[in-house]
Amino acid sequence: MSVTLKDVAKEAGVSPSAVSRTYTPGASVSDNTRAKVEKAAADLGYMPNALASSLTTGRTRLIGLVSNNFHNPIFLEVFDLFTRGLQERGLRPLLVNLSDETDPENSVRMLRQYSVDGVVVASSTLTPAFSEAFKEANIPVVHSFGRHSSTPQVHVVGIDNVECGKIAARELVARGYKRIGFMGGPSLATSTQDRLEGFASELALHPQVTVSHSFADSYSFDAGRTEMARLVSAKKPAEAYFCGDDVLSIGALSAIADSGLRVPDDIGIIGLNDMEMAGWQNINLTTIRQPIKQIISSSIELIVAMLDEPERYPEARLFPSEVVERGTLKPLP
Amino acid sequence: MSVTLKDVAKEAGVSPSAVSRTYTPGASVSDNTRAKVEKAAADLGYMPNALASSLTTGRTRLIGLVSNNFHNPIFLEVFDLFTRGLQERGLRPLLVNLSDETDPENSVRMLRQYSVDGVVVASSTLTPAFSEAFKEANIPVVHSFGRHSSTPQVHVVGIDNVECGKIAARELVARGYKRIGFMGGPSLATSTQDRLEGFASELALHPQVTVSHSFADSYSFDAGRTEMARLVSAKKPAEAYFCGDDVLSIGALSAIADSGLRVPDDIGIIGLNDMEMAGWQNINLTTIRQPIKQIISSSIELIVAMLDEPERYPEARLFPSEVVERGTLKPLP
DNA sequence: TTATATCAGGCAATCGGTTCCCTGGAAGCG
DNA sequence: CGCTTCCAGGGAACCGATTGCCTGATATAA
Repeated sequence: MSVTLKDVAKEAGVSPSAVSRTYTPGASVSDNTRAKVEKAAADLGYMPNALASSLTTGRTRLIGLVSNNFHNPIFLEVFDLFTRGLQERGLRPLLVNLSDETDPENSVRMLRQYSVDGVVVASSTLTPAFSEAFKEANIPVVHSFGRHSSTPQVHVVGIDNVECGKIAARELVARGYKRIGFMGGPSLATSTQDRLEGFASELALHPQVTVSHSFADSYSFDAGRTEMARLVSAKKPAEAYFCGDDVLSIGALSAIADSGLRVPDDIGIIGLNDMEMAGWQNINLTTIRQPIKQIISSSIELIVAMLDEPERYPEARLFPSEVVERGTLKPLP
Repeated sequence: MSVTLKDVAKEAGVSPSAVSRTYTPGASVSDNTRAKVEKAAADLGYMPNALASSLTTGRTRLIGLVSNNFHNPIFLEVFDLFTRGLQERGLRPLLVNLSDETDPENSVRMLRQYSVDGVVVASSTLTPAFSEAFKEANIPVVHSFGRHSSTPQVHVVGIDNVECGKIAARELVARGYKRIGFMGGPSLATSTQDRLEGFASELALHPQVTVSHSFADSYSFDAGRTEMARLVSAKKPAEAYFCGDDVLSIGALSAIADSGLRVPDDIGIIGLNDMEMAGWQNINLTTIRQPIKQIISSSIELIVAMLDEPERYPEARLFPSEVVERGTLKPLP
């Protein structure tokens, strides 16, 4: 079938070991032998079989990239950055779509069967149990966009969602809004819970402000639209909303437009993520930037570090977020 | 380290062959032996190593999923559908991001080293040479969203871009537009070329209509915005444009809004793809639907078929497209 | 010139499974 | 009851590579 190491050895007139060493960085091979091997390899079109070598080396350079978020456009950026970053380091992403899964078992089993060297769980809606399942199976794991915890069981890289809630609250208060709402993502998502917590705790410092909150079913346009439609048709919507995500915010903007209200004159909106689309002129969403580049490159750094040091002590890496002002909040007084 | 087949054999008091046969569908094992093996496997937490078995079976169940399009939100849907479809069949997508690559060599080499059973190239902007490179390396390949050709070298699944151009032309003519423009994607993309060809050939049948055309640098919001800004600032923009892609159309809409013109009163736009966002109320784009579900499930069917029949004669599978009317063209007279 | 250190490279075991070949026992048949 | 047929399951070779061990050759030092 395909050309193997033995074929090359025969062609070059050397032992299989010599051929193997030629392709093993740091092994001792004479220039002469190396030249013969390389010539033979080139003539035959030889290429080492990565899977066969993984059998003895115990390394596959395969990394499981696990996510359940295939409807939020920001995740296209996430996949782009992850795949490029991993590729640059000679690692190969094995993509796992968890959309219908509720139970980590299957994916853990599958990724174990393929002997992945590590796993990146990229999701803000998966529970810690998910990433911990990989840890229990002795697979190095990093949870990107995961919940910050003071006692993380696995590496977590992301933003401080509690702090984001506070930032949003401060921003809305500074602009003079008095009736303020929180429109979160799924109420079970830890990211949503944390943001609400920060948001509420900050607003508690401002007794003159009244707060309400509700949740959308998922981080999606439709969910945001539906929920905001419900809110504006109620007797007294808030003057401004902090929405748990940009795509949710865009859905909300759509519902507001349909209801005949105007943004930011009648209702203000601040989102979270700063996805590419938020900057599109026909959307122009004021939002809180989540530094996804940093989150992802840090995640990759961590998973690479764990390849050599699997027992590395788990840490949480948090990156600061900042407000990106566009056109969906009324200007500062 | 991890539990191997031998450990299970020892534990169950049978030979390694018996264990292997237990996990090989169709092999002959007595109920008694099978039970012993399964008990031992469960006790030890055994799980066959997929990579080791691939060494003898010659099958990895790994499928390369190759794309260079990580900026068009429609591709998130594409990845979603591909990963789910492949997973359902027990296949594993190895994702390859070709964004910076211009030369197929690297990816072919890498995917060969990992002994993928097949490759799906999902892109409308990659040249046929790209997918043919896999074929030459004897890897089954399907080019999704590729160019239709009457003599395909590899399997191609997609839409008939020439026909799409005609559909767009007919739609614009039917609505009474007289000065019509084509704003394509990258001029080198075969999809763009074919759409223009169909568009121009259809309009040639209508001598009363004048046609112009230009190209955006890529299939992206910014490219569409930049190109449309240029067009509307020229002395006489067309009355309606067929844009090569939805995301390009949305960029164009943004530029039109900035210029103070109104859609569809001053300028009409028809896109192509019908991505989720096109239906969002604040975008509401009239477009031509590309049936991506069908394209993807058909692509998967084909690649699965090639697993058993690698020399299968290459075919082109084309799916019909249809206009989805929303709000960016003036109504039919 | 001889003794010692160094290193290239061959041999063979091994990684975790699969599968061909073969044997012994049970079942089927006349 | 004796003979053929069938099948379960063990032994061993093999898939494509890596690597520890050992030997022989070369370089260095004394």
